Amino acid sequence: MSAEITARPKSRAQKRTNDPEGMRKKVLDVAEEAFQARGYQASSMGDLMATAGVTGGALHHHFATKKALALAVIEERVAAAVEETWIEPVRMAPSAREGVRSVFAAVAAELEQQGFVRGCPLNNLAHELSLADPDFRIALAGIFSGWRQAIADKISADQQAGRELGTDPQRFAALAVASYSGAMSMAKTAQDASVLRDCLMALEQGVMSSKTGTRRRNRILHRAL
Amino acid sequence: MSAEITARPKSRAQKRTNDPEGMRKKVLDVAEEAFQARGYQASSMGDLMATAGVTGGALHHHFATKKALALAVIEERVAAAVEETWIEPVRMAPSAREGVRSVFAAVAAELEQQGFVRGCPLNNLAHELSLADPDFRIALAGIFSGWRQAIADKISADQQAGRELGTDPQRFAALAVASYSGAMSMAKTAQDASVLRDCLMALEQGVMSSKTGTRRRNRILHRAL
DNA sequence: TCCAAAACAGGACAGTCATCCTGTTTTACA
DNA sequence: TGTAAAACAGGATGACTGTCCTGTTTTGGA
Repeated sequence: MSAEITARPKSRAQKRTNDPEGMRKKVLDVAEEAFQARGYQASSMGDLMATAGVTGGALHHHFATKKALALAVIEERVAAAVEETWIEPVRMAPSAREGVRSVFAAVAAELEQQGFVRGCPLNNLAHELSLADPDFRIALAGIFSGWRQAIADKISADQQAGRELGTDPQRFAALAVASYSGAMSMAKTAQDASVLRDCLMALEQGVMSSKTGTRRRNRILHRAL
Repeated sequence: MSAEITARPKSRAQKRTNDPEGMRKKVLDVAEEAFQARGYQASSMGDLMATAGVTGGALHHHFATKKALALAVIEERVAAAVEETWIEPVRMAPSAREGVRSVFAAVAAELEQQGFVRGCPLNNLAHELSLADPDFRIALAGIFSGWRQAIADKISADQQAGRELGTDPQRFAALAVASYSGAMSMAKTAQDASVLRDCLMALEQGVMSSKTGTRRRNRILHRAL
């Protein structure tokens, strides 16, 4: 399928690859997929080379070490994935609350239809690499931080419109990201996305909040949500 | 320090080890520590042997493969850790809500005083091994399940005492475990336990629950919690 | 057209890994 | 005390792994 990319063209008119930076992009594609599916340590450079159809010399030219490759995956791909699936949808949502709700629901629906759970790319790499290397840790921590900040900013925006006046932005964001990450961990381990829905519903009901008034309050809220 | 254990005794009266199953226990100790600190793949059998002061033959005698060793760590150590730090405290707590709150607070306090965060043992191994091997995955999923069930059972017990009538046990448990796991992931990545406190406070305020009534309700609740 | 630099090919290399094997010692039991 | 089985010692082994090195090809600018 990708033979025309790896094949060597003979004529001057045709370039070696049909798009610039194509080799680097292909390696990043394969590495992103492999690190996500098997993890960093379990993905050998040999496997990556074979899957990407790239020689050792080419790979080493673009990424001097395996660590450099992983750093590029984190900064260019994982950060973009968080941006795409979380930050941008929350920014576009009518409110922070509705944004979080809709992302939870969208991810749950996606996982249910595709049948198996690979987990959150950021969370997966964060667990494996945070303690292994400071550079990895800092890069990953920055993405987590930006993720939470985007949600907190949305709460602040809501507050300037007179809503969410009793909500602490940082704490709301921390709980949203933590419950999502944790739910994905369990979903990955159980290979079952239903825990995501459980978490979302518990979040909507404000389970930890009240001793007695929960049920009555929710009748009203279910219209709003 | 442990020389008297690994040293070979010469007399009949003295045993090779001063307690039965000592060698196996020591290997499990070292493996548990190493898997927690560096992960499964990053921990080589050679390192484990050296740290435990055990030869290859001895290790292989008790654990035929590295996988068997990891399975034993999961079933004997990780499960026990979850039991000790979560299940038992929740069972003993005056209510599910208070149990969850106190475990969160206790872990946060412990992390803050010891200065760095290694993460949740269950969560760490779950991320690395869930997709790698079905046997690992099933063992880990069982621990997660028992953890949630213990919290759900406590909610059910509260309900039989007339409390928590508006709370769904499964959903409450899912959110408690998910937010804890996710908060630990972030704390590990950021090497900062403060996100745990943020999550706990957001949980106590029921951040996701209400549009307008949050602040007023919390004034009342702060006495109860 | 020419040439220096970048991009890539392809194998070599030293090191590490998990596992296994053959002996030797200790234990449990009769 | 005698003996079979368990517990351990300690190295051998073959299969990777990540990295690097020397050529060759392609490219962009003069």
